[in-house]
Amino acid sequence: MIQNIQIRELTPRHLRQTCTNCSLRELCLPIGLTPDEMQELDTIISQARPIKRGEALYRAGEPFKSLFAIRVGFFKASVISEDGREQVTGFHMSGELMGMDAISSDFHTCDAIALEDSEVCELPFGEIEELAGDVPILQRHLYKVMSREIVRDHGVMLLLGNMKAEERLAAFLLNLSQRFAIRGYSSSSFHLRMTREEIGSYLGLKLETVSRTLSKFQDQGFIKVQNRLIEIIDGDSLKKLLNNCQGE
Amino acid sequence: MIQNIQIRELTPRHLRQTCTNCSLRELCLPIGLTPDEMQELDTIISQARPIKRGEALYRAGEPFKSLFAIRVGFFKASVISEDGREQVTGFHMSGELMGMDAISSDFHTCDAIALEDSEVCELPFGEIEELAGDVPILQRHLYKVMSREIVRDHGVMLLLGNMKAEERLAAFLLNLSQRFAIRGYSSSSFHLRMTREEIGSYLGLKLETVSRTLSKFQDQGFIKVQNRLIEIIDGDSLKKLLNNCQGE
DNA sequence: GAGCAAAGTTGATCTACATCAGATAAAATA
DNA sequence: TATTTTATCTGATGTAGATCAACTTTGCTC
Repeated sequence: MIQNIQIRELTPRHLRQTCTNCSLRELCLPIGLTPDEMQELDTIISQARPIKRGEALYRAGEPFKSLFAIRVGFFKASVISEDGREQVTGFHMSGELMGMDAISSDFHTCDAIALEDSEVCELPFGEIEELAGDVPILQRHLYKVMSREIVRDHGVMLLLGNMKAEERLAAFLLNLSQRFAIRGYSSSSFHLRMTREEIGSYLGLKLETVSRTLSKFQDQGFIKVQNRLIEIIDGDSLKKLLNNCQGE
Repeated sequence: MIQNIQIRELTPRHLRQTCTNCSLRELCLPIGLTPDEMQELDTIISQARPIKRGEALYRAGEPFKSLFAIRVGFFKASVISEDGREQVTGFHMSGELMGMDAISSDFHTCDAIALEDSEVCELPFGEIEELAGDVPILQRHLYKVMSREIVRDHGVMLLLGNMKAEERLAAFLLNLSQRFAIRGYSSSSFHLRMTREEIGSYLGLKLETVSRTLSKFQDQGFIKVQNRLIEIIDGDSLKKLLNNCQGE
């Protein structure tokens, strides 16, 4: 159940179609649209826009105009408290939608920073919204995507409120692994795009604890760590950690 | 900024109109609808349904049919992990909408438990959704409410990931205080509907820590605690705690 | 490829909070 | 009202993870 809440950020269905061109239809927009409706979507959605590593897609406080669909790349979203503490609220990869937090106030409430060279498609919210009024499938899809974000956030709360460092790291690695797998990448070997400090911020830990815990997992033979390259050797043991040794 | 993220769960605007009858129009549904549109909403929204203290409005795993608008009362929402750990994901009071997490999967992912005798109006989601297709104001409102929930969740993440016990408690008390104030109740004196354990679960602390910290605030003259009755004596000091003594 | 800045590792120590335990008070129930 | 149950408080002690510090590695930049 922890895994379910934590890991399922994107259902495989959303990526089952191959991505042939710039359009986001194949990525994070709904299936089942008529050709006409797709056409309409295409006229609304901008060409892919490149974002270089380190650049901000948007920043907290900026006026909200569009949602962004990640075509390729990797982003972190974070809120900064008044006194400068950063809380990473999520890591986002291809096929995911960013910026939904901004709808409520018409201003962005997070920073979205590219952690590798990326490409996004811009979805002007006013137009998307209007189209959604005419296309129930699209409307429903938007509700679902936002709801999924809420569920994901609840999972993170559970993690932050209840789990200990090892469990958090295990959940984090398994979540990443699963999300890479969904996208057709290796689930057992992947490259972390973020620093130990950013992982720590997301998981409510200090970077030293992240580092130590990764080392410990390596010593136990669960994973192999080579700087930012992670190889998952024994995923079952990681899962067992999460379940708090339920099985035995 | 911490306060902003934490505290603003409901804008005053939503409650400015007086509540005259059962309908939720005056509470958490949008203003600006035409009489016809209001009429339509009224036919969709059920009569208020009473929920006794301790009863579940819904439980994780149940199929999703409706959102619920709280007319009067107080609820907690919580997720339970496989190994039985409870994470309270929020406390909800009159005028707030519950159940949005369930849209993504068509199943509820939280338990919603009444912490006092309450009344809710049921909003059958299918019908609401359909109406929203015809009534842009309603559609936009639903997006905003869901977005606001995401922003609130990010605030909780910041709290759980970065703040220490005293800061968490201060944020919690100030948040409650503000939400009571918006509803026309005293912001300086209110009754906690939840146990210390439930507060702890929400804030990622053990009940003993909650108890101790409340006692400490009392010793410092910030608040007066009498079992579940809280009196806020020196809100500014609580705010200063939150801001990490920025001002000085 | 030398020099430098940023990221990561590892050890020693500290501390905020958890845990354990016992006492008290409130609330539910008979 | 008496009795059990549940919630709360407070003290003593333990510990996971923070903090501080030194060192190593990686990756830029000129």
